[in-house]
Amino acid sequence: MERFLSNAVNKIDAKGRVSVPAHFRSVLAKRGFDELYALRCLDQPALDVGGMDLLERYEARIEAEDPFQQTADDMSYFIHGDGAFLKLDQDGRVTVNDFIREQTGISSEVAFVGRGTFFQMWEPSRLATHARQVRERLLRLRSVGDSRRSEDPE
Amino acid sequence: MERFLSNAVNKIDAKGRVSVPAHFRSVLAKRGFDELYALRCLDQPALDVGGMDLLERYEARIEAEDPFQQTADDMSYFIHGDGAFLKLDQDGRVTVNDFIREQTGISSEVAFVGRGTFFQMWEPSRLATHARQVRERLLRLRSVGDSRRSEDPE
DNA sequence: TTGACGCCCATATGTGCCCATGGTATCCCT
DNA sequence: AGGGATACCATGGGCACATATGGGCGTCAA
Repeated sequence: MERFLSNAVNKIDAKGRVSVPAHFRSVLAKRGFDELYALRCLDQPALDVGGMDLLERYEARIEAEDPFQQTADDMSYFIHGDGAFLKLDQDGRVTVNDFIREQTGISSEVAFVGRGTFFQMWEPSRLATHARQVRERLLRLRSVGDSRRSEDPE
Repeated sequence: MERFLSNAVNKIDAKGRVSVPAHFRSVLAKRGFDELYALRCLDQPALDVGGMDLLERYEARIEAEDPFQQTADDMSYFIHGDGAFLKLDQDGRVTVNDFIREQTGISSEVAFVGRGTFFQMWEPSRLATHARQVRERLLRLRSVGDSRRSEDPE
């Protein structure tokens, strides 16, 4: 099975375009998607990006809610109103619009991060910070789960 | 399937017209609608707008009610008496009339917000406030559902 | 007559489509 | 094994069309 994996940093050109890594594009192509769906991360300055399957998964989630409750409305707003389609041009680039810049803080470079069924877009230095924090958390988790090794991180 | 998705802010011109985003128009065209149906949001300063299917969906909802109950009468009033048709001109614009202004507080700019099967019209700054509140609520929802992360936001 | 509205056209900016270039990794042939 | 050819990819830029916006003009009704 094809996954979104590894990461890469690409430059935004004078027209505000950036190449989506070829490997990510081939994953999308293999799944039959020529359009991208992007939505905000709620708690991080990043965007989750994937094919239409990503959108459909969220929509299925909304279906499960009572449509007369506020939660369903909130979810729909977040998924539909606060999401975006990113069109790939023929060379596999997307334009970095204000929506992306505002959410991520991206200005001149974009870090693409594979996440299995989707990928993320980050401002490179913020990603570096995030990566550090993730590793720290995992390390803590490990020392809690296995006290023998707590003094001995590899 | 084509959805109303993402959002955009367009200007109202001197004649009180505003362009409906091209993407939204193409969704309407693909569904075969050349006229728009708008109704008030009950709990928000916004309008729900869509094709005739939106009206039909509400009408079907009324059909399901007992016609002797007040609810059916209220619903019918709300949908028929308190709704409006918006005509698209040849360039894909609608005129922002008093009904719209009074309901939304719109004066010089309109925020169009995709909501899947329909879209909304908002006064941009009110939308911004709304968006903030939605994200807050969803974030709370999430930390309730996943307590492991609740103590560890970045 | 005046104002609202529909129809038409003009224009600047944005966006997509196309092709070119340079760098890099891979492959092939000798 | 070495060296050149080749394929792929990120990047840059030209060009045409779509879109948002502004404005003119005629029509119809109050």
